[in-house]
Amino acid sequence: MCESFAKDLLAWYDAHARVLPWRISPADRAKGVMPDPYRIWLSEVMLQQTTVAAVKDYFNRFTTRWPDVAALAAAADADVMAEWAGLGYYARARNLLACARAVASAGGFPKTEAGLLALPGVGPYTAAAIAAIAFDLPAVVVDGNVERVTSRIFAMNDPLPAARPKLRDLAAELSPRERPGDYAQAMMDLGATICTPRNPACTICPVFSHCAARRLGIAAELPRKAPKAAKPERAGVVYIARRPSDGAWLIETRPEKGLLGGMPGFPGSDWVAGGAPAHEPPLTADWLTLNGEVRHTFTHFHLSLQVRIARSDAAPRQGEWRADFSPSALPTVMRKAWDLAAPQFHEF
DNA sequence: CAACCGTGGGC
DNA sequence: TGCCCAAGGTT
Repeated sequence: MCESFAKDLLAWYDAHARVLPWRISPADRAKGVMPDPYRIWLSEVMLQQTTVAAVKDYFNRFTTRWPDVAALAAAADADVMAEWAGLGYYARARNLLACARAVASAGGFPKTEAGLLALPGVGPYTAAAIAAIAFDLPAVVVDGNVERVTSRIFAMNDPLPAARPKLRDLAAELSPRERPGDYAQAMMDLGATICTPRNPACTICPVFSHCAARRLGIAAELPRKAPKAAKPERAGVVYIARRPSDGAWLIETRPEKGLLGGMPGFPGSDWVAGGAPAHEPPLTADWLTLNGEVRHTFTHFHLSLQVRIARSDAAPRQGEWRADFSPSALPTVMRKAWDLAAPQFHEF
């Protein structure tokens, strides 16, 4: 099973591997060219729960600005967070910087899966992926793609997430000892382009002859998943203020932990169920409540945000005046509030 | 270990 | 339009 499955998959990958900014082509790898571990690590962290299309521009900007791990390790925290703004899951950016500094101090990336796993922001998947792709070590790489492909190959009917340990064992059965880096990337490409969540293209699949789910006609139904909880509704208020004397904006850096941790934003109320809570404005001013509201959905709740604006020279109780503020450094929900408010400031 | 943690695109 | 989803990690 393993031998012929991997053989068919790798033959397809040799002919159809996608060209990606961080990837070494199978032809180059066959010549002995190895990828830069820094670029593999950076791409894998960016790709956690994030699509290739969303990552590409961020990856190119990061590697242009910080070409190696030493350069990234020397970067200012706020610069890295600003460059990550909009990509989401901001703990990744904080861990990225901590990891870069640990690796730079150590003189390079660990060359074992266990060593990689000990790094901040590097879990079981990412450690295995770096080991396989950057170092061609025979790690068992299991991500969402591999779970989906494997569940179909074996027609595994147990729902996720309970089926995860079984799927990991089955994925290990499929994994060859030869070409682990190309094999891992081939599974990703297969999952991303052919063995997709909906409407899998079984008719052109290079491993259709190995697939039990295709034979049973249930490929599109797998993997089965436990039902998800509904997202509750929350509400809050943000205050956007400008100081006329120098054009500075009132900005609050959010706490390191929790939602949007370490990112800049506008001060405001907590975000709670049951309507916006009573809240004292961050400074005393004649606040204007804007028509309309910001709608945004996070991983586990919907948010409705009221936006209030003012111009003032007062000393803030919350946040600080920042003349160097750039809206490009904002996380998306704050960017939406900015987009609603910015036109109103033209008269100021 | 279940809950928490973003965002944009596809259907 | 609302829901599902995407190369998961941390606590």
